[in-house]
Amino acid sequence: MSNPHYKRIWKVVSLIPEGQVCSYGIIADLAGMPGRARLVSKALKAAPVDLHLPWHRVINAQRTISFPAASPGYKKQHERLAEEGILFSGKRIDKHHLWQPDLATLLWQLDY
DNA sequence: TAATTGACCCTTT
DNA sequence: CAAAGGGCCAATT
Repeated sequence: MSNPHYKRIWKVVSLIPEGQVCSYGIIADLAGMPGRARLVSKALKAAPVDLHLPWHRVINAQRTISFPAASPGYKKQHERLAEEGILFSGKRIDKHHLWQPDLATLLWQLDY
């Protein structure tokens, strides 16, 4: 169904290393679609499971999980992040887990 | 066409 | 730090 945009987003998400996280907004930026954070969430929801994307490494700009705290999604994401050794201070994820990709490497990995 | 809906973001309080 | 309000924008109804 939808387009090259989703593929581009999925690609960027697939590059987030284990033990690190990135926000919807930054993913949008890196995918060349600034201002489209909400599209990233849509793309993740629409992503085929067989892609095995590390969707749990995508959080919001406040460095918290975007699902409602009581939801299954929240629990799943929290569980997976904890498994990767990601530390929380309350609901907030520690700053030092933020993914800061080297742009040159990123561009190379995004090659088409 | 218009209104509504988000796995969002930023600034201000 | 947390909460609120306004902004944003594609997809859906």
